Amino acid sequence: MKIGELAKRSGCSIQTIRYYEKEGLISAPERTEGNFRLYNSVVLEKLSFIKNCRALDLTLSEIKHLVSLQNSPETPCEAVNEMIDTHLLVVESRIEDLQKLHGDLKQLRLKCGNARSVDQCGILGELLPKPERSPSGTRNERSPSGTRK
Amino acid sequence: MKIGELAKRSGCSIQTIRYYEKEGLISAPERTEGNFRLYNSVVLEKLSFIKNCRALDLTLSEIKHLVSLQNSPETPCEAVNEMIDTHLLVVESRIEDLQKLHGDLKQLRLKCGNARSVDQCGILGELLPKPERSPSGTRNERSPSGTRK
DNA sequence: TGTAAACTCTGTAGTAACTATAGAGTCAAG
DNA sequence: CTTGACTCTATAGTTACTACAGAGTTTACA
Repeated sequence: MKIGELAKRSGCSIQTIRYYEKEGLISAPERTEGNFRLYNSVVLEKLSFIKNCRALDLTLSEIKHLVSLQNSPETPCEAVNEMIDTHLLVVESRIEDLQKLHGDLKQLRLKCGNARSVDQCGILGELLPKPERSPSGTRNERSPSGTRK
Repeated sequence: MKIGELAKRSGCSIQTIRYYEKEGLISAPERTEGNFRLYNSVVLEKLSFIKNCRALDLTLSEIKHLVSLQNSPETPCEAVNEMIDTHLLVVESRIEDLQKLHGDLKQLRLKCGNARSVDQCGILGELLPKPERSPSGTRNERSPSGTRK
């Protein structure tokens, strides 16, 4: 099948398939005389694997690693487990960050009850640098907050 | 002060300050004879405002919008509130996505108890396309999962 | 047989919010 | 007057794609 059909059957776009090839996630297929890519159904499984991994938000380089592990089936699979564990930690810390963010935003939203003009807006006021306002706020020092994704 | 001192005092990198200028978040300062940027302390407040907004994960274009609202102080501040509300929704849906992801990953991690070889790895097996395996899994259809950030 | 539509090819640019570098110019101190 | 620290602009890189442009190929139909 040509790339258009593969795209439909796999649910990946044509460009994405070509991109995966360029990145070495799938191998370059044969070509027709006219230089069109020609696929067999095996690549459908590969794309499905990639899609499953992407749905778990694994990065392409993580996936590439998994793919290369698959190609040496006798090696121990600890590396796979470690990758998942690491990824779990990343996801957990991202969730924590976002929950803190959510709290801050709700807090902020309470500062303004609408129907004011911008110069009195409680939210904008709160976002300005604090020149010793009432010492009541829950605002803490800035978080350099490295891992935002 | 020159850009180096501003960077230290504001906690933004030199490149970031220049970038904000290019994007119109802060206005272009005067220059010395030798073409060095020359700042007064007002810009410190602007940078602080931007940093506060960024800590809440507002995008630069959202921040730009807020900045422009600040410059017309008499307009009603509804727009500010709406932006925060919208942003809250985005954050909420991102948290939900990540929590689902986290569940899936934990689920997946349980499939492999280590110390196997790759070809028997429960995780890799689970990531492969499913050719009617035991119908026990909690895996559901793929989520196109639009808003991943 | 001609041709138009549909498909595919490569290569490039764009996305967000920066970071990092190259190569050149400016300034202050010794 | 030279060295080092600083600054300037412009460009490329990051991630995982998407969206073209401009050219070539294939298929269907008249």
